[in-house]
Amino acid sequence: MPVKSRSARHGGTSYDVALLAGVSQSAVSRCFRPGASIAPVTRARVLAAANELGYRPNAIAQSLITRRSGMVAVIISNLTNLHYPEVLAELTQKLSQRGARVLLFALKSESEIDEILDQVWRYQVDGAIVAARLSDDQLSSFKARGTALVLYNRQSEGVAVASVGCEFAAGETLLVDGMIASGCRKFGIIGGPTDSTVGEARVNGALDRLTLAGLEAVPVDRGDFSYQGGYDAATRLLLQDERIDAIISANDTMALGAMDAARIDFGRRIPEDLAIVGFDGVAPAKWRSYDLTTMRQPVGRMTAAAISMLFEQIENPDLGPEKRLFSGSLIRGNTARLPE
Amino acid sequence: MPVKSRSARHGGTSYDVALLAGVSQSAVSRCFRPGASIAPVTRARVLAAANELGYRPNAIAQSLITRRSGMVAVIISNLTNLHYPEVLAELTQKLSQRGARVLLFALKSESEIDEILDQVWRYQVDGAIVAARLSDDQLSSFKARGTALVLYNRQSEGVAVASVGCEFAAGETLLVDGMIASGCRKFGIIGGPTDSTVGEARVNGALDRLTLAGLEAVPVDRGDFSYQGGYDAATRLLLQDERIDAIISANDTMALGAMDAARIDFGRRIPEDLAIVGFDGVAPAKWRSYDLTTMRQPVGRMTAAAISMLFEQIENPDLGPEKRLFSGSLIRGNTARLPE
DNA sequence: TCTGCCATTGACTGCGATTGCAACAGCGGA
DNA sequence: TCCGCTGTTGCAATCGCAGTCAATGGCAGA
Repeated sequence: MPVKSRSARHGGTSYDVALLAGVSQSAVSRCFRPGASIAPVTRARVLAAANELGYRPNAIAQSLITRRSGMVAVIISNLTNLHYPEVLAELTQKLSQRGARVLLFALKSESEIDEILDQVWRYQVDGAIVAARLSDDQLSSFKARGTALVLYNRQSEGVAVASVGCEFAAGETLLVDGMIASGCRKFGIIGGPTDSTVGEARVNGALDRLTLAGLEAVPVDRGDFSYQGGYDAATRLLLQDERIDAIISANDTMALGAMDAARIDFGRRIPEDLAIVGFDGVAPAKWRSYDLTTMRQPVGRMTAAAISMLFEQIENPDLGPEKRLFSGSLIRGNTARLPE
Repeated sequence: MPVKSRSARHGGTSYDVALLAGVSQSAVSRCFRPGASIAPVTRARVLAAANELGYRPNAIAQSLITRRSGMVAVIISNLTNLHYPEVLAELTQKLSQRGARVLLFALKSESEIDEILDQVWRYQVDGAIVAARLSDDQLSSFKARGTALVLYNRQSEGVAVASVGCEFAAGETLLVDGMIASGCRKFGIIGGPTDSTVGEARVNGALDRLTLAGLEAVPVDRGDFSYQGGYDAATRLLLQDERIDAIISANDTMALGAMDAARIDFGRRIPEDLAIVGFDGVAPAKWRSYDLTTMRQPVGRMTAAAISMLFEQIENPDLGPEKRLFSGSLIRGNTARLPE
């Protein structure tokens, strides 16, 4: 019986198993490494012993020697944004299917990023999927350390880095054109914070299209992607110009807030008096009280792409980065009458 | 110059730092261990060298020798339930404040639990916070392995284990009594799946109180805690007995679905014709289109409690488990007219 | 019976850190 | 000048497992 009480309690080490099975520690190791040279008989005896002790290979020790931790850092800026829990759930599911574990970091404010990266380096993660804003220095540090990286719904102009995203321009075009065709003339836009690349891009996508259609001087208000933010922004927009008959929101949650402000506080009928469209395709947008017209991000495909790109990089670190853009799918809700 | 290219690239090991600073590897280690004996001059020189190399102590190697990984497993059954992203965000925030990292596991189905626990053992986490159903065997395995464990909003009758939860009985009493006082007579209940302890408890809490009030034969329908589940359940309830003037839902999301079914499909005015109450206090429940009357779980206090209990166990493994129940706070929305 | 080969196996080293222990330097007091 | 003490420092031994290398055994072919 081994002396070491901690190990003996339950679990134990490969050495304990070896002792019980009457083989060497190497043999135990080989039993758990697929493709290793081990006789079936030995293997059976070792597995029996391992089972009796409840032994599981220590992933920490494995990581140390193989230089593969089997962990992927997932860094998400605001979990409170309804869209991200869905993304996170998908990522976690798919990563675990591919045998990777998720080390989760959720930031309350962007300033925490440096501390978080510090932890990421210490834990020797095999790669990271990041849905948060990184500076060029921070991006470079991934390359310098040889850690695989994929940005999710973010871009980088400065440093070449792999990313997946959702094509907003085409989506905004579709929505804007549809609204114009259905008779909307006076638009308002609810954007995200100015420092949000995603938000800005969507705003610009819409503005470009509106300009192209000859509609200028479109008022832009901003929110923080939250319901209340959209509610307040819509309130300001409608107070400022009551003729507004169409609102384009940078995300669904704000669009829902805008809807409530418009119908409840301003008595607007939607979509008759006011058309509203969002972006994301979150679950509440489909709720009967809202039934929002929006572009749904193909979360399944996007997360799958992010993960496969990440693993490509891990397998082959010298691979150049790739950007993949998916187009959203139009959800014809009842908050904007889009022609077929 | 070190030969090892991988390490030399960036980051490097304590040995590289030692070489550059002209000290022993032990000295480097001591610089990063608070309270270790090291001369200020040496410390400065080492830190300078470490900085130059971008060195960070390898947490994997540290874990191996200190037997503390600094990681806490968070196991959550359904991230799609609106309530859990909030819990997860709070847990992640608070754990990182206490210097722990989150290893996240999200299960799609309960059957995955065993594989997940397998990973949990391998990664030598210091503890686990679990918001999912565990069998007695699974619970015991934590004790056997000496891994700290706190259940979140789950109970265990068989095995003694630490847990935090939200007191539903008092909450349900408050809601039920209020609804009766405001004139409701014909109740319906929307519960969770029968194998959900949380859901069952809430259903029973409500039933008990109704029985006490002399209201019997209360129909119970069930959903899967989703909007659609609540929508469908409410539809069935109202079809089955159109006199129903009060619905108690086991969670908010289903309550919102029920509201939409009632007002849109059945033309019921809420709360005049039909009162509805939920449980959780999720963000959408406060949205103007719903303004749900509900009991809000004190997520902040509950997560704080879970974490402090977890760390207590980690510090002192022989401590007996403790159960902590918090009471929810009543949110007086507009879907049930509760007397003051 | 002897040789050669292949399949297994065990001993051993090292991944990057922590830490007990012994050695050592510097300093004040006698 | 010498002693002893305090505060630093380096050596070396782990932590649990993977993988290299050499040794072993069995078996087929000669």
